[in-house]
Amino acid sequence: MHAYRTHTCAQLRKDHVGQTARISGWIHRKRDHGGLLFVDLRDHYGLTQVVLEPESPHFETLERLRVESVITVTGEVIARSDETVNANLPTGEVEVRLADLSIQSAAEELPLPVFGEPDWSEEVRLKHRYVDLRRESLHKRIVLRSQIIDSIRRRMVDEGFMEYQTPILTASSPEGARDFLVPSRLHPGKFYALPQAPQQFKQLIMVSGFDRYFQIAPCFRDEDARADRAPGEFYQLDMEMSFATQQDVFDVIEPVMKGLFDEFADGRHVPDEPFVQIPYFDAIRWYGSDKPDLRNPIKMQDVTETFRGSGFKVFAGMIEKNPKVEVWAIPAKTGGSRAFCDRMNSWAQKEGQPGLGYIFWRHRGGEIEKINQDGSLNVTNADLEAAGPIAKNIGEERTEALRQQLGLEAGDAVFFAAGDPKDFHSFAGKARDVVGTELDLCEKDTFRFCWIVDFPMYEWDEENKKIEFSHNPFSMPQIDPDEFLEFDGSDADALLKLKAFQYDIVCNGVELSSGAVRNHRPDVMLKAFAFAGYDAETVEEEFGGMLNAFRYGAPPHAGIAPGVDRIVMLLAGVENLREVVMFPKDQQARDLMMNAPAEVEAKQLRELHLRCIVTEPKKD
RNA sequence: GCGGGUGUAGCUCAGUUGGUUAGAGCGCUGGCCUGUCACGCCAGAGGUCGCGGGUUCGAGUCCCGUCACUCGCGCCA
Repeated sequence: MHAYRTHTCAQLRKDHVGQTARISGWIHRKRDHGGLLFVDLRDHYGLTQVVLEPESPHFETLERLRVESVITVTGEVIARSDETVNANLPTGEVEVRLADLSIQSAAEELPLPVFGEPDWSEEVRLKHRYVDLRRESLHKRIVLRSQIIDSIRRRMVDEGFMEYQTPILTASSPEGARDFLVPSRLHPGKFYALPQAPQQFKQLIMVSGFDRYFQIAPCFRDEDARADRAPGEFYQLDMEMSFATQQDVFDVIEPVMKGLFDEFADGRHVPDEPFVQIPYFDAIRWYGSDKPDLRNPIKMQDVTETFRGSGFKVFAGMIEKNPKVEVWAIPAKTGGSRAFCDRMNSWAQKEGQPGLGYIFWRHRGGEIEKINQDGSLNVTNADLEAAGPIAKNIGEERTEALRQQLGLEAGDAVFFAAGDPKDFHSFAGKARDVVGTELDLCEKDTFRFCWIVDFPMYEWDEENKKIEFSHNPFSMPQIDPDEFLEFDGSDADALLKLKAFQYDIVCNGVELSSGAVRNHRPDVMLKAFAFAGYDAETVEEEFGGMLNAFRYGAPPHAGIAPGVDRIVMLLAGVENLREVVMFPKDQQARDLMMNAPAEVEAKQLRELHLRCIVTEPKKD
């Protein structure tokens, strides 16, 4: 008989009755009746009940063992009587009558209970992650993560991609996030960097003629954490393909994502249709965000013209003073009550806004509408009355024009945000979220994907008063390369209008990835960097490896890198990355279990030619 | 760096208007219990109320400061 087990804790069934089985695992729960002792034995696979009678020489030993101790139990599989079958347990028709017991590891009192699913504090959970990971929900999510990654690999291989590893020790890059640096022992004063992404390597793989690359790639960025952004390290499904257009990338990734989400949907809906492609500026205009949640049906509209020269002096005055000012309308189906509009108004004030203007429509003589059997409202337009101060100020005609433009009826409302769109679009987007959530307008149990396309190539850096790359400096501008080389860089406005072949996948308001058609022409790249203020010398120095590669025959190529952790979060239905990562760092990027980062010995520093300058904490 | 939330037993939390010896559930220790599966019953141990200062006859509670955790902003090509 095997030293530890003949079966897992999930295997035993009625057919095993009469056999002698050996199982090993953790004591999940103990039920001590004095004259009878039950133990739920748990391993990775499941639970099996072990029963022990007081005549047994092991009775006292087992009675004293704490939960989470690891034991090996040998005994006969016996059928439970009808009244004692546990229908909630796959192994609930049988139990193991303990004949022999060995203690593999006795557990001390636990820092957190494994049984039950309340919210324990992050600090305790992370410090004792190995205990936390035994809990059913987290354990299952980590297994789910493994299955998802396995499915991704199979799907990518089926699409003709091959997985290649890229270096972990590489060079620091001046663009983008802060690097993690690794000091070199052999080269005093020099440093490696951990890759923020295998960006340059995957492009070089294309130049090397491999055609279709992917990797479940670790990425390292020394930036502060968010609930959906792990500090330090995370994984991407990094991919790149040669001789590919933007649409080719979409055509490869869409079925992978759809198939993946469908496979793990667990009752949720994945629409069987191509992902909607939304230009960046439209996304901002319609949803106030470049990662819109399309489960929310609200689409904002520009109503600037309705307010121009109107009796609502606040907006009319702003529009007159500044040509950049626009007024956006957020239609709110079923939001047509004073109570709801006032609630939104106080929400806006809590957000630091002066308020949220609104109009709502009701039946003359009351806010409550009768609803017909078919769900339509039992009112005619003649019965409509618009309420709210703005309606009074702009007059009946403009109010009615608004109502028709937005397709609203009695019982509906509209909210307004005004100003320079670059200042208020994110607030408007938040208001759209709140209206959609509060009025329960959003689809449930659905994964709504879209592509955000046509990102601007450059944006204005207000702090440094200069043009800079808005996303990836290696993207191809959406312009004929020869025309681009002739482009007048002194015309900032023209540059800011330039779009790039740069795209994001968004699902339910979560940015899953960004990708691009890459710039594989050295002349175009030097020009693109020049517009962002990098002279040729600097570019050659920082990106010489890649530029040189492009001088020896480079295929046009494009790629993308969906975030694995976020995909798992969506599929697992959790809000925090730590729920889908086995050994996550805490908010301050520390590993509380392994105690990292930590000081190192002086000898190690000497070998690395380093000396630490520790700044004393401020005392004031 | 900035803003919000939280901080009371090993864990999760309650604690009224500032007023007796700070409570509950789980866990822990001891006892009882032969069919439980969140077993049950009895008893017990366990607290610098994050820390420092202030107001007050009296502070877990009010005020000031500070620290920690967390969410967000900045940052994240």
